[in-house]
Formats: sequence, C-alpha cells, structure tokens
Amino acid sequence: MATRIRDLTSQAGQEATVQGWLVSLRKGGKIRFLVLRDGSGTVQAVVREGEVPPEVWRESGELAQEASLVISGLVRPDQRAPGGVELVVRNMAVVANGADYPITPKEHGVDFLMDHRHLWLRSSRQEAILRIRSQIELFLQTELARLGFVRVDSPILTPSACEGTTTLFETAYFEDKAYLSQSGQLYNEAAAAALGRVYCFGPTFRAEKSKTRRHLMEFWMLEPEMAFASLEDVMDVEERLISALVRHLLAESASDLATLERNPEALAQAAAGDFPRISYEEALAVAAGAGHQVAWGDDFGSPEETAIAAAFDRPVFVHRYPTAAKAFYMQPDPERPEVCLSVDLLAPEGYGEIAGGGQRIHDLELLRRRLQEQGLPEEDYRWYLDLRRWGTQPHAGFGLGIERTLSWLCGLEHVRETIPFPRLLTRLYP
RNA sequence: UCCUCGAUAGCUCAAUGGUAGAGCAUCCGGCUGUUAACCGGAGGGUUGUAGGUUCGAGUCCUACUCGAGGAGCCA
Repeated sequence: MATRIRDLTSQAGQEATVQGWLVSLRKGGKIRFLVLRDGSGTVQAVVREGEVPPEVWRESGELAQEASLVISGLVRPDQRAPGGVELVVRNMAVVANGADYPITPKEHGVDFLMDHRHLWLRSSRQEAILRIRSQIELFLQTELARLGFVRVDSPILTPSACEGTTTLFETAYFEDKAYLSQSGQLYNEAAAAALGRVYCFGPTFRAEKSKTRRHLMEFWMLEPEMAFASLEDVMDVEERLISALVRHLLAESASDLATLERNPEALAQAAAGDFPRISYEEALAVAAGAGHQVAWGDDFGSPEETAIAAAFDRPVFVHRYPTAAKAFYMQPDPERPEVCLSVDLLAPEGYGEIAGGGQRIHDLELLRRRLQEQGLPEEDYRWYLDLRRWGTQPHAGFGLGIERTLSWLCGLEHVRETIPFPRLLTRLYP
C-alpha cells in the first residue's frame, strides 16, 4: 500500500512509495524537481541523473502536467523543500503521461474554469473547498443525531407545486407530470409526527432565473423539523448547530481555511454563539438607519439584508415577518396575526440568508383558510391536512442552505465554487 | 424579464481609425537545489457572428450570439 503524502513527515529516513499526479516539473541540467499531489497533500520529489535507472531519468524529463505517477524513494527532511520533507527518487513508474493540460498555474477566467470544472476540481483551492464541504455535511448530521434527530429522506420527484410561489422544474412521469423538489419540509412534517425530531438532507431545485453570486438552480439543503416545538426552539437549534460548526471547522479545517486565505478572526464571533434575535420591525429600523427605507409589509431585498447583517458581528436572526410575505404554512403570531412565527438567519459580510424557517400552522381550520387565501387547491394538500386531523401539535423547523453557508465560512466570492458541478442559469455542463 | 459591463493566440491580457503584440502554455536547446525556477530560440490569429460608415475598422455605428455582475425571487 502506498503512503499518502500527508503521512510522509512521520516516515522521515524511511523508504516510501507515493501515488499521485504531477503538479509541476522544474528541470535543471542533471537534477529535476517533481511536485506531486495525491489529494492528501503535495510533496517535492527530487530526481538526479545517475541515481535512478536511465529510463526513469529520461521519462522524468518528458512528463506533462497531471501525469499520473507511482514514485518510490527515500523520505528526507530538507529545509529547501516546500513542506520541509522531500522524496529522493529511487524509482518511478509512469501510469499515464499527458499533454497540453488546459489549466496552467497561471490565471484563468471564470467561463474557462467552469468549462473545465471536471479538471478545475484538482486545484488546491477547490480541493480545500470540497474537503470543508464534506466536513460540514458530516458534522451537521453528527450533531443532529446527537440532539436526537433521525434522518428521513424526502422525495425528489413530487406531484405538484408544494409552496406555489417558486418556479419548479417539470419532468415527465410516465403519462403524468412530476416536479423536482424545492423543499422536503412538508414531508418532514409528516415524518416529525412519527419520529419527533427528523431532518432531511438532499438536493433541491429552483427554476428561478436568478443570476447572482448567491444562486444555484440545484443546491443542497439540510432541513430539520421538530414536533412540539416553537419558533424559539428553532432559533436555539440553529444557533447551536452553526456555532458548533464554526468551532469545529476552526479546529479541524484550519489548513484548508488557510489555503483559501480565510481569516479565522472573521469567524471567531460566530463560534461564540449568542446570535442576536431581532424582529422584522427592528430590522426595518436597522435598515432605515443604514439608508434603506423599506415599507412595512415588504420583504427585504439583498441590499437591505446585507445592511442589516452588517450591523452585527455574527449571524443575526430576523423573526416575525409579515404573514402576507411568507408561505401559507407559517404560523401567525397569536398575539399579532399580521406577523408570523418565521425566522431567517442572515450571515455576516454580505452573504445574506443562509437559513429560513419557523413554526408551522397546526390548526386544521386555520391552515385551510390560509390555503384558500393563497389560492392553493385543497385537494393537492389532502395528506398535509391529515397531519392536522390526527395528533396535531405545534411544530417547527428550518432549512439550511449548504452552499451559502459554505460560501460564507470559506469567504468565497460565489456559490458556484461550493458545489462540485454547479447548475447555473446558463450552465448545465459539465 | 430588466439594467450595467465584456468577447483579440490554447490561457490571461495589450494595441491614438493606419504593418495585430506580450507573458504564460506548447516545441527545440542550455543549466546539479529549484520554489509560479531561470536563460536562449521557434511555431501559434477569419480580433464572437452578420451588416454598415471610412481611402483604411480589433478600434466607430446597428443587430444578433455568448459570457460576467446586479435587480426581482429566494437558501
């Protein structure tokens, strides 16, 4: 079994074999430096004429970027080697050489990189982002399990528009039509009445013609749902999850964050928890103070969200939006029915809304009335209404957008880098 | 759908309306410690498409195509 490059430092003075891809080749007259990567790290391999078989010497001079290699040699600490350890090559097998690799160590434009996304993934920045993405997905699920949540997968093919508002991708379902899920929430509510605390995690689809750095047509959402729970419970769980996640990443993904040049100081406050909780009306005042006048009843646009978030040093909850501005299932505040028990979590530094949720309507008649008011056909929601006929209870949940969260945590310019193969308004390739 | 900006070598970019260039990549040569190595040489172009103005258009005008950022909508 070959050694992974990140483990080489512990094998100084020993022979080792590594397998990987050529990042760069620097040639002297009788000495060559091969930088190799294998997904766990990079290492410099040194080839000297006369110290390797003649065919290895010849082949080492003909290698192209991204050639795949198996190299064996002596692991030797050396101040001159990047990372402090290098591999003195004794032998090398060329698994595959190449030519004219499109992505060079120089600058490239976005369109070019997106066209070569399948190769772009090999760059150190993309590696770091994908590792952090994996950490986030793993950690959040582990943490939810610790809190007693059960993962219940919701369907991706759905029979009709669940929320009515957003545009759905339509697909053929034999003689019928089906739509790609835009949220697993309604199904989560059914599952929560079975298991108490549940979450779903999977891709969601929005056929909106959005073309900004915060939008994808296909993105991943983590949606917890709790029976016998309130708006306050939602904020408690969100704050606990996010702050624990930030602490986890600062500890476990420090080197990847460093690769991305993400300053840990920018995340220190979020790691501390204690996220401010302000009402929609308080948020209106904050926006107005920053020069953004929003009329009561209107939702915040992106510039307003950014201004509100900028007033705080950590993520901020904005709760109790106008009922009319939110989805039909949001529970109106019993004391003020014109606002509902909803909450958005806004990330700092202009990253905007990363989570949205709230308390759901549990009263059958109120829910029917809200469906009617929004012009939604009751027969489409028969099973959803059933949840209020038998064993109904106050329940609440939220959806956390993985890509926006990742974008914020990594300090990225655009969510397109947070998902391996982004689906954008004008891009379905590769 | 709307607003703004853009498209020149494989890539990133230059070029007062007057002979289309550079760096990187590629190929050839040199160099025994390189760090985005360096030095010398070579090849590489229907300037997004179609029209127009002009003695002359990469440059000015019109339309279209494609892309980027933003708005709306949202996570």
